[in-house]
Amino acid sequence: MTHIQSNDPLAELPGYVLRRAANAMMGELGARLAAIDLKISDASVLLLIAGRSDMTSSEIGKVLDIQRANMVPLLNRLEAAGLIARQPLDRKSQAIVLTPAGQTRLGEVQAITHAFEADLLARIPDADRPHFMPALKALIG
Amino acid sequence: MTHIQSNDPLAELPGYVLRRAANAMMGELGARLAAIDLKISDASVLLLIAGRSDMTSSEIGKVLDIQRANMVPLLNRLEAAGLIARQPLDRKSQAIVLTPAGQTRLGEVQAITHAFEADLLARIPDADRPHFMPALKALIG
DNA sequence: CAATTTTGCTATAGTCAATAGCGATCCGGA
DNA sequence: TCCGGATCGCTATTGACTATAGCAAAATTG
Repeated sequence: MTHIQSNDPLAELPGYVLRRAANAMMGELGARLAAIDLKISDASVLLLIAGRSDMTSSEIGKVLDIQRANMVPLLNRLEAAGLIARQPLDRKSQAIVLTPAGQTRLGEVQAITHAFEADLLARIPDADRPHFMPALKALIG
Repeated sequence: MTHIQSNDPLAELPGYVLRRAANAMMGELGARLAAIDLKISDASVLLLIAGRSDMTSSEIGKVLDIQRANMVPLLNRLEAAGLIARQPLDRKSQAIVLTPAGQTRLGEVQAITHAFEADLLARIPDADRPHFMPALKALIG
């Protein structure tokens, strides 16, 4: 349980609080996704390639900010679990697509993700909620 | 360079954006602190024990959310760098205090941290800025 | 067609956090 | 006072995750 103490002089530093909030939320999401045997990065891939059949490993990595080399064990794991398949696009590239089992699992991911995002937003006071996403987006890129 | 793509369906998920924002900001802070040979957790400890001489390793860990076991190499590193010292409180506990060199380094940490926090907040649109800390704090604990 | 870039991958190393366990010490209640 | 539980600092190990370098093959570009 993460709990900032009142005597913590770092509790007023935005960067520090940002890190703590992200850690707390990702811990929570990870715990929920563990119920369907997926890691956060696994779920991200499933959500990303949903309804598409043209995304290569490198493209997924670019979007999700995961390096080419680190995509390999990730996709191997998803393939071994029967959730994705590799479809040759040409002699060099291959598309990553959902298998039927992957489609099913994607449904569970969407349910968990949707509930999680709703719970996350619900914790934010009404007055602050509309400003949450714009503020975070301004910090990226 | 982190850069959410327009075709990224995850870009509207608060949890995902929160993680990306925290990663981007911590990467930036880590790079700035590397200039004075400190990691983020090192700097956090220095900021926390500033002006105090009664905090034990376990207490620091509780406040910063670092486990006892993981405090050891962290404090060893700071001690080897001559920035902190261990002062016995009784035969079991010891206070972690700044050395004179640690005081000096703390000044640099404060300068870097202050500039970083200012730059971070400056990136957030005026209208959203007052809502940033309250929203994040609501997610912790 | 030559040069460069891209793709998917191997192999490796480093960082970081989590777990379990240990001896010593401290503290609170009977 | 003494016993039992809690706490302290630490060791050792493990697992996740990330970063780097390099490679062969194929695609792309000029």
